[in-house]
Amino acid sequence: MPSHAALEQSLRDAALRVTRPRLAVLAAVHAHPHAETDVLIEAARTAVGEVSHQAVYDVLRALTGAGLVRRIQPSNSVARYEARVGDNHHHVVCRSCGEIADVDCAVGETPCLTADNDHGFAIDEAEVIYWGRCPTCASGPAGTPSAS
Amino acid sequence: MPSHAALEQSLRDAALRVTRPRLAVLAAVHAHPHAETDVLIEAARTAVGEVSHQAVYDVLRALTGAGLVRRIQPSNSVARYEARVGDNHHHVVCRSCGEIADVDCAVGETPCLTADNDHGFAIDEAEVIYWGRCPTCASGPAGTPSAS
DNA sequence: CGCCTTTCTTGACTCGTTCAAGAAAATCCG
DNA sequence: CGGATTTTCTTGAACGAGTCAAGAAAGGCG
Repeated sequence: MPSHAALEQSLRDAALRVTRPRLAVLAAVHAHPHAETDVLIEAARTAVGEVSHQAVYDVLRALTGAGLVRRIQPSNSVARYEARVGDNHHHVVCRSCGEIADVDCAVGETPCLTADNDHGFAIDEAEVIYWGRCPTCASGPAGTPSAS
Repeated sequence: MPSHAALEQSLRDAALRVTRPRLAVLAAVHAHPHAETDVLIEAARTAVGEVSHQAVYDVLRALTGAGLVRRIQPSNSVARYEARVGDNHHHVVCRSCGEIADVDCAVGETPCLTADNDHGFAIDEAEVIYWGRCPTCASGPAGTPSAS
């Protein structure tokens, strides 16, 4: 996990102003991969005291736009954010508890970027989501989801 | 597109009661691939007169649970539904206008079902979304999205 | 044909997210 | 270093897709 200075530098590199809320949110995303927004709000507040939820939303949008974080949103889930960007990795999502884990591309660099028939679309990214059950939920009885 | 009788039969085969709202919604999903909920509500109302939005939500959930329709929800989009199920096809989504098109799996039956490291998850489905720009949006200037 | 279960209607409500206006802070430049 | 300028943060309200709840209506079974 990057140091404070490294985080600050990455903000500057992205031509973003360096503010306490931004550092706190960026650090929170690094510390909590795949976290939901309210978790990040909590983490940011723990780090710097009062931060409005609006500020966190703004920051996350700015960071996403700058490519410093990636927003993911599986069906039936709220938005989640992760700091691992630029390596085209994918995700496994648990149908029961919503747990998310990273999955590296099995085939190569950007494997799935070639669709059979692209309908004329100019494709620039392939997003893969694997659906299943996490070890915890899979080991229990089928009808015993850990959450929601 | 299936006949009225075929739709009715598919409801019965799924052990679902046959009602006018259900037939209307099922027909609407067939008629409008990748449509948003409010489009389906409109279509259902055109077909059978008054139908509450709640009924449409309930029906869509029942149909989804029965496997007669599939729910898809790309990031930054509301829920959409399609009637093409069971063939593990994927989607291209336009970043500008949200247009969605079907893409057959390039590799084989269920190609992407093998992740490099599944973290112990019991994976049962791989969902692939290709992101890009549709022909219309791609041909225009980069900064001229057709919608939203 | 009548009962029982499921489904539909009506209406209120939740919650993640966004909008808006003004205060505060970061950066630029002399 | 200090003021001007721009961006960002705070506060508070609002939006909208989707859900919850209770009762009326209709499907299906015997």
